[in-house]
Amino acid sequence: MSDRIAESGVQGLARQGLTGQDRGSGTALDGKGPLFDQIKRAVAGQILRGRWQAGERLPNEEELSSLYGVSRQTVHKAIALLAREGFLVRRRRAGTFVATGRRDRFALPIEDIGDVVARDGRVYEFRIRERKSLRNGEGIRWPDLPDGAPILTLECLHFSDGMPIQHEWRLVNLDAVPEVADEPFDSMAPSRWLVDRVPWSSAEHTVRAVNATAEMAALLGVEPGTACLSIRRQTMHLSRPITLVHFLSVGDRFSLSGASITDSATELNM
Amino acid sequence: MSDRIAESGVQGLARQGLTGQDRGSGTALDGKGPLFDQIKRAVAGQILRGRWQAGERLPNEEELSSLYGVSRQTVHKAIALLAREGFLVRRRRAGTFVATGRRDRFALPIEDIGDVVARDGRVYEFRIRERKSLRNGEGIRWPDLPDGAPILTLECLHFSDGMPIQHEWRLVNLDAVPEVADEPFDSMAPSRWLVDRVPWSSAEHTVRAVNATAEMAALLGVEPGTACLSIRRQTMHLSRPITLVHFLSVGDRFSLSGASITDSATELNM
DNA sequence: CCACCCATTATGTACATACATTATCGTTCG
DNA sequence: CGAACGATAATGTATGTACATAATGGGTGG
Repeated sequence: MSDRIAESGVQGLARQGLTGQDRGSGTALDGKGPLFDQIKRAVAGQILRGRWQAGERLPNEEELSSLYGVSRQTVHKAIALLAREGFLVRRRRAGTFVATGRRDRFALPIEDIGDVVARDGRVYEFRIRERKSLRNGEGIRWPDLPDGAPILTLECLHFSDGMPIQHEWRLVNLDAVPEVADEPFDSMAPSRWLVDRVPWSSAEHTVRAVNATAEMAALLGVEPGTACLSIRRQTMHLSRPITLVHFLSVGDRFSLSGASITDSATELNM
Repeated sequence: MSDRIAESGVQGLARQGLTGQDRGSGTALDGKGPLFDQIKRAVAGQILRGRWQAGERLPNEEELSSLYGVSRQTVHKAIALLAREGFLVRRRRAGTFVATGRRDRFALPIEDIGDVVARDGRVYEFRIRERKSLRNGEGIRWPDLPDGAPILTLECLHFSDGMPIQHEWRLVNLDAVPEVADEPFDSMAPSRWLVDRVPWSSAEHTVRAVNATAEMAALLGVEPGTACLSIRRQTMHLSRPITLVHFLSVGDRFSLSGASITDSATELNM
């Protein structure tokens, strides 16, 4: 504690000269960034290096606090964050344990196709092929919406340097987004318009591989049967469906990529 | 502040009778769960309902603090968490703003194929087709590994009720995981073995759609050209490659699905 | 008038304190 | 001996206080 006071008034960076040793135990804090981040790195490091094995119990907050020479609150913050990120499991009275069997998830960014194309330095265009207003159940049924609810359907093609790369088929819940009825979509693609305008709170996705039908193949300018990535996404707001969209992209012109999520290690520059 | 004292000693649940009104302003806190969660819900609610628009500036911590009748620290915790989840953007001196253009990511679970099959109530089996030890650059090149590094290659098929559903082609860095050389994999599939045994800290993924080659089609028991989902994943630990794996699954027997990530709204039961 | 500088403001971090909550573990009682 | 119970140890939450950090926006001097 007392050694803390010596450097009180020094927060965040500029703690250069002060590495672990100055905090009592000699357990390595690197002196970079906020204290709680240093603790996170130190603890995550012990785990990643196998020093603390999966399932093993960590010292309690008091002990860590004196081990690293910081207050219990600071340790608590660091450990609570690691727990939130899935590295640790905490149980009152029982203690803190290294998480076992980390089932990972990976994150795929949902990017606007226009952004992707533009980032590749290509010219993006889109064309609305069809636009219809109808009621749910009339020819089309959107399962999560009651029959008779007004729906706008949009069919759209996306181009990169003039080459078709993605087909989009979309349903929009007109009860939830009435303004869409007056939007011509002559300069802005529906997906972009919706992202910018309509708040949403959750979404579900399904990714599959399918062979292009003759019709789709013709639209996308490929041989029938070409493998395509099919992405279905339903977006909701306050548990009300907003839009249901089906993207079809030619396999060798489009891919999804991403990194693991709770990537504390990356975050922590390890 | 003073109204807080009236109920000091009451934390977490059991705050039934005390709704917003008791905290001064009448801005709705629902009295359920920790105070900072209530604040999170209240603020996220305002945003989702469009009461606070995208890009708009929120009241500062002091104001929110008196608005909700809690301390600045509690407000800070709630707001900081919402910012961490991507709902808000904070800038010192400038203030707190509702995040604009929320780029969503969605989470795909990385499940062991065996678990998936078992959950469907089917019988899971796998078969190792080939296993070789070689050095990087001899016939195969793993770009992220230096030439000459020892590699174990595994080729493997996964079955559901006797039907082939996934082909796996894997490279393992023997420098990083030497024990794998002695593992026969006669009861446990390589993926499972690795997950259970080897710590890892990050991973990269790419998902594509491809047409089955004649060879793959034969192995998977489908027509050549059938659309397949191709997943490439490289797992690292402390910035050292551990394993590089390539899964190929028949399109209509396998799909990926998941929900959006920063789903504060779901978390918050909205 | 523009560039620079500095006061101000809002967020960020750290520590101390106090009490709540929860589940484990040991003890006691039937 | 087993079930119930209560002390206890661990994490969780809330508040007060203090100061750090960053950047805005206005004022000042050239």
